[in-house]
Amino acid sequence: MIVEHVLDAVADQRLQAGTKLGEQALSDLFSCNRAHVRRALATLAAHQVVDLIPNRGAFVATPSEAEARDVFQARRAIEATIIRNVVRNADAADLTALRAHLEEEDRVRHASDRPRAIRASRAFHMLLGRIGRNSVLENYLSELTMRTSLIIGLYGSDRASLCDDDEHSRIVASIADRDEATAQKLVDIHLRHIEAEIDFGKERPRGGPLSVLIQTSSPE
Amino acid sequence: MIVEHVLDAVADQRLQAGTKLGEQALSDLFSCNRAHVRRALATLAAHQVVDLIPNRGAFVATPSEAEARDVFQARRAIEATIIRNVVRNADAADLTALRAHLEEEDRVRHASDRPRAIRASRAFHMLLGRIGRNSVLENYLSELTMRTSLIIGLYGSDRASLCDDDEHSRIVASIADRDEATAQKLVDIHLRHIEAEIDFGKERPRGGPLSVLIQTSSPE
DNA sequence: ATAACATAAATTGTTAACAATCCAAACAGA
DNA sequence: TCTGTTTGGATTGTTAACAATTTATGTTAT
Repeated sequence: MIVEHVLDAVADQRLQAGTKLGEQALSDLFSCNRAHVRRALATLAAHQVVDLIPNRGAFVATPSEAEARDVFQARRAIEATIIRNVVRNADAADLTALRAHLEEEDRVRHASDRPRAIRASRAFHMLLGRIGRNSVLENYLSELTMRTSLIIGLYGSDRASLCDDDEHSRIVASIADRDEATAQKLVDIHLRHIEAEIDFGKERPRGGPLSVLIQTSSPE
Repeated sequence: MIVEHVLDAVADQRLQAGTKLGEQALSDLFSCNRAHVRRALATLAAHQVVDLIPNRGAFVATPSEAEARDVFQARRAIEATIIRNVVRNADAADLTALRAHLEEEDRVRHASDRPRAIRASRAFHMLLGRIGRNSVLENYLSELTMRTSLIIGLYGSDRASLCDDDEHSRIVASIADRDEATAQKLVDIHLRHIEAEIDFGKERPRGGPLSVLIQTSSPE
């Protein structure tokens, strides 16, 4: 449960890379004992979203450039198979959900609500992951989108933060057409576009407050 | 360090699926306190190789049939990209290492040393993962081969336990030829062969001793 | 003999206290 | 003013003890 809150905060780019996750601070925030915090940090470390430095504590991971490239390549590998599954498995309800999501993205974009736009962008990919119906790939995608959030927060330009809505809608169209080859190609290009927006030259300041953990996180 | 020992034992099929990992037992085996054991179990659970049941303890995971199919599909997705990287990146030293490994596999097979054969089979795939030079994919492959070991231990027939050496050698040949398409196809077929050897009908007995954790594990 | 139940042992969960390490601020000397 | 040292506070690491739950044992009744 602590884990979920931290993961959400990282995914939404509320928690910045490099932020220290003190045991005391966390156990205060979630009003629990340190043992729980330590277990949560261990699983977060296993998922590579926090670094555990002996005698120093836990910090939100700061992916290197090399690691970032590996993450993007892994996403292309995994989402290629996921989109194939989606094209094959998607039923009417799934398509309805996808179109509903596109509308939500459109709405949020026009409201220029940046935090919620980030959340919606990620949610699109996770929705594909769910429709793909492979829990292993879905879990990996969850990890990789999380790490992508960290990477964009570290090196991304402002516009890079969110996916291009139009690309998303074209992907949905190809799914509806059952056009496997096009869908795969569109996803691949989409991911390369996201990666291209990143500039490893200017590294942003890292480390921030962790009061964001209990933020209302803009539900719905 | 505890984690590594458990992972090794699972990969070598010494630790059977369903085996209970008692905290006391582990802290005795590794002569450490329970806090360390609990942290190790948390990370193992994050990697899906143990199930953590509240108030009951930790057990080596027993993958279901559906999960097994997901694992194999994920392996095909990931190893397809890995082998592509290998064909592109492999230098002379890498090819030498691959050929040396093939000889080792051959040697072990003729000695009919089953435990070491299992270890060598997995080592081949992990060697490809290393040569691929994508640490994210390498880590995922490590997880997936681990879970494959559990699956084969649960549902596999006797011969299914190890990869076909000939398929391995043909893969190496295609790498040496820089024949990307052939290499990818061979790996895909190879993984499908492994999956085909599995019979989900007869589930093996699960749960076993955990004295195997400190076994000499046949070094070299 | 089997089933249900009560009791005892073992295991996991939780908490607190103490030790070791690291970090920051104050301080002395050049 | 800058460098190096010392000291105090805070944080992580470790251990032990206690509570809660489950599992095993053994008894009794049908």
